[in-house]
Amino acid sequence: MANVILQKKQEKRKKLLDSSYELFVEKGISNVSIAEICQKAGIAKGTFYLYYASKEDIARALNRRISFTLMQKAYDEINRNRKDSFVENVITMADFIINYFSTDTETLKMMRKDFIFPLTVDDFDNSRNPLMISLRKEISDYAQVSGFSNHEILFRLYSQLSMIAGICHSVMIDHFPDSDINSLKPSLFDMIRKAIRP
Amino acid sequence: MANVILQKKQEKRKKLLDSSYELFVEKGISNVSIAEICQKAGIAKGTFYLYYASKEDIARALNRRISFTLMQKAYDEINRNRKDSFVENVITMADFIINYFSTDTETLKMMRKDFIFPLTVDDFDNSRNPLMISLRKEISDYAQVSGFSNHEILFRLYSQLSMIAGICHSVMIDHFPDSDINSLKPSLFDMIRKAIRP
Amino acid sequence: MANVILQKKQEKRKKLLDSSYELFVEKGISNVSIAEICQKAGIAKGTFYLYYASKEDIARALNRRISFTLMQKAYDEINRNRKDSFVENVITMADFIINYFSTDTETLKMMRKDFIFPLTVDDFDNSRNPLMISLRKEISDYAQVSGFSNHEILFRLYSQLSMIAGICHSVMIDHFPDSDINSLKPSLFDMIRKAIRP
Amino acid sequence: MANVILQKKQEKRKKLLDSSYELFVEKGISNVSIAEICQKAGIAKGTFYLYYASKEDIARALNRRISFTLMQKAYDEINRNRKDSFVENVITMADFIINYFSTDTETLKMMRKDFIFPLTVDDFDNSRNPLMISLRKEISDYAQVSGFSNHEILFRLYSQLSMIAGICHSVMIDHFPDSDINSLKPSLFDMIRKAIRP
DNA sequence: TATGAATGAGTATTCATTCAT
DNA sequence: GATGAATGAATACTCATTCAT
Repeated sequence: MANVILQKKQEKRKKLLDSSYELFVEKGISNVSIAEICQKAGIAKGTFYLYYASKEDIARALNRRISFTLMQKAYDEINRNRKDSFVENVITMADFIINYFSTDTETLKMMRKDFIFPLTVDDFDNSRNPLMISLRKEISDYAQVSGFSNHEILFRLYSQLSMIAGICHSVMIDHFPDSDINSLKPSLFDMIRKAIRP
Repeated sequence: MANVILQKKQEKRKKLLDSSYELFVEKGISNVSIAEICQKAGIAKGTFYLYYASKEDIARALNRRISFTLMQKAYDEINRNRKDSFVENVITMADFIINYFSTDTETLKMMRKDFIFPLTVDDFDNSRNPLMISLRKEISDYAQVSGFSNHEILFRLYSQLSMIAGICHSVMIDHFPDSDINSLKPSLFDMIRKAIRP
Repeated sequence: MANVILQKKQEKRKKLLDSSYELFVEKGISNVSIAEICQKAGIAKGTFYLYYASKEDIARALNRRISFTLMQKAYDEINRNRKDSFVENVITMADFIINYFSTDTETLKMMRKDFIFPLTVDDFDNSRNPLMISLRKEISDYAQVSGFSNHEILFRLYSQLSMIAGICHSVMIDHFPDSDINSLKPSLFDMIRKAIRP
Repeated sequence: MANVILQKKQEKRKKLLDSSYELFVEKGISNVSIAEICQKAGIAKGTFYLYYASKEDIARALNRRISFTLMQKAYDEINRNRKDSFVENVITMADFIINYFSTDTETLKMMRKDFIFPLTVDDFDNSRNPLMISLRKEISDYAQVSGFSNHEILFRLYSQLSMIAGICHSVMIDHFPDSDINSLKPSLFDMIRKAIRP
C-alpha cells in the first residue's frame, strides 16, 4: 500500500533531520559531514540523496522545521494564556521565544539570526496548515481593530520577530550590548508594543 | 625602523581584506579558497596565516570592517543633513543603510544578517576612534533630553539596526514578506521612531 | 557474493602493502607520500583511507608482514635442515635472518631495529596460523626437555631475536662495533646458544 | 674573549637540546616543528640553523646525549657499588638502565630501540673522555681475566645493551611478551651473565 | 651573530557524489 | 528503493628555509 511507503519515507526524512540537528548543534554545521549524518541516522550514504540534495538543503529544511515548531509552541503558549489584546499576545509570544533561546543557546547558535518565517507570503495566504490558519485569523481580527492592513500587520510582526532573533543572538552568543537578556526585556517589550500598537 | 614594518603589515592586512571582500561577494564565502585570496592579494599562501587564522577569521574581520565603514558613512550622511532631533538623525542613518544595501545586495548577501557593532560595550565606552567618540556624544546628549540611560539608548539603537539588517536581508534576498523595500520604509521608520522616541 | 568483495579488499590491501614496501625501501618512509603509494598501487587516494588510517599505520602493518614473512622463511629453513636440538634449530633461524638482512640491507634500514613478533602473547597462544601452531609445538617440546616454562622460552627466544635485529642494524647500517657481520657470527651464536640452552 | 663566545654558543646548543628533548618526549618527534623548538628555547628561527642542520640532526645529537648520560649514570652506579667481578658490574649497569627506563618510559618511547653507543669504535679507542677511558680500562682488565679480546668484550657488551634496550621497549611500550619487566629480570640477567662470562 | 617576516612547495585528508549490485 | 565501496577533485595548512636588516 502506497501509504505505508510514504510513511516510511517520512520516517527516514525525520531520522535524517533529527540526526543532523543533533550533529549541527553539537559540532557546528560546517564540521558535520553527510557521512556522519547518515551513520547517526542508520541510513546508507547513497540513500541520503534520495531525500536531500546537499547539506545546505537539509540545513535549510531543518531551519524551517525549528522555526515552525518554535512558532507553534509560542502560539500554544498564547492559547494557554490568552489576553484580549493582540499586542499583549504578541508579547507572550516574544517572551516565550526569548525564554526558549535562553535555555537552548546551542540551537540559537546553529540558526545564527535566521529565525525564518517558514512560508512565502503567497503560501501563507493559502496555507491549510492549522497554525497558519490561526495566524491569519488573528491578523485579520487585529486589522479590524487597528486599522492596519493585513499585510502591514504581518510585516510589523515579522520585523519584531527578526529583531528578537537578532538581539537574542547578539546578547546570548556575543554578549553585546549586554549579557543578560532578562534585564533587557522591559525595553524590548516596550519597543515591540509600540511597533505593533496602532 | 619598526614603523615601516608595522606599516607594511597593515598594508598586507588591507590587501587580504580587500581581496577576500571582492571574492566573497563575487562567489560566496564557501566557494572561495584561501589560495585564491592570496593570489588576488599578491601574497604567498603561508603569509596568510601570519595575519589570519582561517577563512572564518578573515570573514569575521571583514564583517567588522564593513559594518564599521557603513556606520561611518551613515554618520557622515547625518552630518551632511543634520536635524535637531536625535530620532530624525537615526532615521537618516536607517535610510542611508537601507539605500546602501539596495544598491549593493551582494554585500548584504555575504554578510547575511550579521550587521554587527564592531566593538564590545567596554571597548565602545573607551574607544578613541573618532566615530565612536561622536556616537558616545550623541547618545549622551540624547540621554539628557530623553531621560533614557546611555545604555538604554545604545540598546534601542542597536536593536533597530539589527532589525533593519534582518529586514533588508529578508526583503532583498528572500523577498519576504515583500520584495520592495521602499514601500516598507514608512512602516519601518514608524517603528524605529516609536522605538527610540522617549 | 560477499566472498568476492572480501577477496577484492584483501587484494587491495596487498597491493597497498606491496607498493608502500617498494617505495619505503627505495626512498625512506618519510620521503614517500600517500599519493605515491596510491599511484603505484593503482588505487584512488581516497580509497587508501578505507584501508589504513595514515602512513604510520601502513608502515606498522608492513613491519608486521615483513617480520612474519621472515620468520616463516626462517622456519622453512629449519625444516629443510632440521637438527635434533632446539638450540641448534634456533641457530639455523638466526643464521638465516642474518643472511637475509645481509642481502637486503635496504629492508633492514627501513625496519630500523623493529623486527617484531607479529602477535600479542594471547593471540600467539590461540592463533590458528600454521606457523604459530608449529612454533608453539616447538616451544612446548623444548619445555619438556629443558625444564624452562613455555613463557620463559618464548621470552628468551624473543630476546635473542631482538638482539639479532639490533646488532644487524648497528653492524650493517652504522658499522659499529664492526662492519663485517660474518666475523661476528661466532660470538653471536655463542651468546644465543648460552641464552637458550638450559 | 673567545671563551665567552664559545661558552654562549654552548649554552644555546644546550637550550636547543633541552627544549627539543621536552617537546619530543611530550609530543613525539614527528609532531614537533623547528619553530616550536626555537620558541621554547627563546631563540630565533634563523638561529637554529647556525647550530643544527635539521630536526633529524638535533634528534640524533639528543639521542647521543641521552645515551651518553645514561651510560655515565650507570657507570657511577657501578662505582658506588663495585663488585670484584666484571660480569656482576655489567649486571649492575643493566639493572640501572632497566630501572631508569621503568621510571621514564616517555624517554624510552622517544628513543625507540636506539640506545646507541655514542662513539665509533675508532673514536672509542682514542677518546679522552673520562667515561670512555674508564670503560677501556675495565674492558682491558677483563680481557686479561677472561681470555676474550678487547674487541670481543666490547661487542658482547654492546650486544647485551642492544638486547636490553629492545626488550625494554617491547615490554614497557608494547607489553610483549610480558608487561612486567621486573619478573623478567632473572631470565634477562641470566642471559647477560652467560653471554659475557668466559 | 642574530633575527623573524616572508615564502611556496608539499601533503595529508576530507567528502560529496556515483553506480554496480 | 537501498546500499556502501570507490572515487579523485578540492583545500587547508604546515614548515623548513632564506635573507634583508
